[in-house]
Amino acid sequence: MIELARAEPAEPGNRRGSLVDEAYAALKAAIRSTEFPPGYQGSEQEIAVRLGMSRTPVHEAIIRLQVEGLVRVLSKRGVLICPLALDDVREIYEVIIAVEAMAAELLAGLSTEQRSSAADELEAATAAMEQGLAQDDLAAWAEADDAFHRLLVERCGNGRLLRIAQTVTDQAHRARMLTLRLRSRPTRSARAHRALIEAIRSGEPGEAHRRARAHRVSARDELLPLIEKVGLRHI
Amino acid sequence: MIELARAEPAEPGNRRGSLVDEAYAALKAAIRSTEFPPGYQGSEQEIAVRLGMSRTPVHEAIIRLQVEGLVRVLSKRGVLICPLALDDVREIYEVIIAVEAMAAELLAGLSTEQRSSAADELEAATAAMEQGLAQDDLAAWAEADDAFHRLLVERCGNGRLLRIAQTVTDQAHRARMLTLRLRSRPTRSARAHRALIEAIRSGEPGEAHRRARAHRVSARDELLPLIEKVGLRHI
DNA sequence: CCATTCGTTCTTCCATGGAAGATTCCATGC
DNA sequence: GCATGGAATCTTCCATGGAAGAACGAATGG
Repeated sequence: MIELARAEPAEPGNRRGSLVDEAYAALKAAIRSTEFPPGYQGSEQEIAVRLGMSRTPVHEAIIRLQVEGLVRVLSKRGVLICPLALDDVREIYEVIIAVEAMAAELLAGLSTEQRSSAADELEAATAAMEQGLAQDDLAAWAEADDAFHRLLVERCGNGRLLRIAQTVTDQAHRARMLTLRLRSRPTRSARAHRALIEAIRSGEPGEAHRRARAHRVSARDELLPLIEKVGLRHI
Repeated sequence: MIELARAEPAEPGNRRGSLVDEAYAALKAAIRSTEFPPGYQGSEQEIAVRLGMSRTPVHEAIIRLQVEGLVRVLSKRGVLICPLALDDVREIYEVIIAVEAMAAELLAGLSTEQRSSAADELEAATAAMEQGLAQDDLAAWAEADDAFHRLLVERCGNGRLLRIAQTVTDQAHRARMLTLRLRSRPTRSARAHRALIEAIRSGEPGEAHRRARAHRVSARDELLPLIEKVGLRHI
């Protein structure tokens, strides 16, 4: 692992590709993939040489990541990749429950066209989940499940809610990957998704709220004991 | 307005007072007080000289403020103090509704001691609201109301929820100040607060959720038309 | 053998200078 | 009078150097 992958400026008609953005994306990817494992402590200097840039853009990218809660910078000692304790995962799930329930409610309150269009997209994602499951491709299932939940918040019409959901989802990514192989085959998810889609399609905000909430609550109640059982100090 | 107020390092046993933190606090205060009005566009250089420091810590503070959504930095053109449109206030309220309802629910699910202690604090804040109202001191009322809602999220045991609530509350501060004098005397708030406190004290998460939510929903439904009526392009 | 002190080294923090992009405004041409 | 071109000026963006602080280890004293 000599160097970190830099986002390629593939497009010749280069858009706003600043070094800070590059460093931010590369670091986030490295954290997600556990190339930088939780608890790892490195220096900005080291990251800078790996990315082939100077310390400044790395420093600024790390500020962003710190605000978003992915890393902590320990004064004069380096940057720490935040490990997740069980309580962190619990907190994250509580946020997700609140945010997605609200998003589903808002989505179900939009116009018929918007609801219908969103419901179609959600249905496609759910179908992709089932296909992944049928082929025993858990990675594909997880990706489609992610897409479903991302769509739910993207289409609700509240950008702040979307941003919050993305931030906590990023934090939870490692825990999600860990439990993916530990839990039993997630066959009930598709059913819950379809029930939610129906409430959205027919425009019932209250029912959409309840179903989105119940779906995430049961996910939490299944995953938290699982994480506790494996007894990891942190993820 | 020659210079911005810098947070004084009054305490001689100086804690971790970095220039970045100073700049961050000073800028946030200046934005809240509309010393930097919404839509204002300034340069980091200008802010740096006003604060009596170099450009670097100002630049880094601005990155933090940008992530939190208070400012936007326009490449090579300066930093913009984000104005709030009606839709922004709507978004913010939707977030607050979801977050506070969850916080109230969590709080009502804590141990009897924690609930009781929190309920006492919430009751004190509510009493302060009534006193402010009795003396026609709207500023005092608003401060106590802020304290109530801050306490609610502080005591729920979820740090991420707290951080989210603080971020959106910061964004909404100007709108709140604007509508404070426009709306009718907020006499019903104290009653709603007491109902919520009772649900918390007696440990009813579902009821606490509903009451916290209803309280913020009615606030939104009162304030949004008010803002629309004054017809401000942005706040 | 253990505790303490001091020096070395590594880190972030902050200042500053140069580069490149965006805007403004004035001169020029028609 | 009006559009156009271009220079001057402003801005952020990035690199780099020095300063201060934290951690580590070796030398020293008991």
